[in-house]
Amino acid sequence: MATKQFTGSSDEADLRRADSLAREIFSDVANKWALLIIEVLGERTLRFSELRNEVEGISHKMLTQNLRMLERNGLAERKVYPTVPPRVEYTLTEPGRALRAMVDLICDWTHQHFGHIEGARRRFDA
Amino acid sequence: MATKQFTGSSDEADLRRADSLAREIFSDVANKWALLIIEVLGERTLRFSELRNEVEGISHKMLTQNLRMLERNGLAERKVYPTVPPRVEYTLTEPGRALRAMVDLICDWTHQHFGHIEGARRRFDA
DNA sequence: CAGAATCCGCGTGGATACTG
DNA sequence: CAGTATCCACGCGGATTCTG
Repeated sequence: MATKQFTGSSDEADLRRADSLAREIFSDVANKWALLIIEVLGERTLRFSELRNEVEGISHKMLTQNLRMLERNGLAERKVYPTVPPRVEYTLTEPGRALRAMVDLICDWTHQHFGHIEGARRRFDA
Repeated sequence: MATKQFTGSSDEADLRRADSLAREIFSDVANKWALLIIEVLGERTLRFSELRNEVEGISHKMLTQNLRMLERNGLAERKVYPTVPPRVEYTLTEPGRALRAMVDLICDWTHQHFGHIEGARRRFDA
């Protein structure tokens, strides 16, 4: 990381802005529901109601809320078909898919270290 | 993996158990503070008070709470030195470090898609 | 210094009802 | 079917206090 010294103060300000934005994005994205949605959205396009079924245990409200957030950050795309009844489909954008690759890695990680974690828990809970 | 089910579908039951545990781990780990702690813990060993300083904005309570969680899941190790005043050090375990690699990736991702996200936000907020 | 415990406000998130 | 709005309980998480 290029850490410019006190020379150009505008660079410094930019870095601070970038940093704070980064933390913001991180807070948005580093939450259970968002990651689960991204995971099930996968490569496919899904409707609202399908997502609701796939993301086990999510409430109507949390789903819309997180979908808005993903849309706002350009991670998912919302496509409305003006039919009746309405049909709305969600797809991951390229950045969304890139992020999903990492969620996949975390899932893999979970399964790889399963035994370790289960053991650690048993030991700790005693 | 004991719990044999007399129906013969013990594998199925095991899978369900594994799945629910996986979701549990995921919920534990997929939260802002936990990931930030893992990130700053990095390869180094840090004391409680050092962590408190490094993890910008975390409260005393959240720090202990998350550290307990990490310890319970065997992602961080807690080492107490019986001196006075007490000295407690935290280190990532191997699974913890593996997870950290992914958090790093997410950080990279954040910076890579910075522009895209900022633009998407501006567009959305209009 | 590390952390357990208590108090408590505020926001998260669920349930429900209503619109297009 | 998708989405917004309202109500409200409960639990998160901050501040503070007290030990070893």
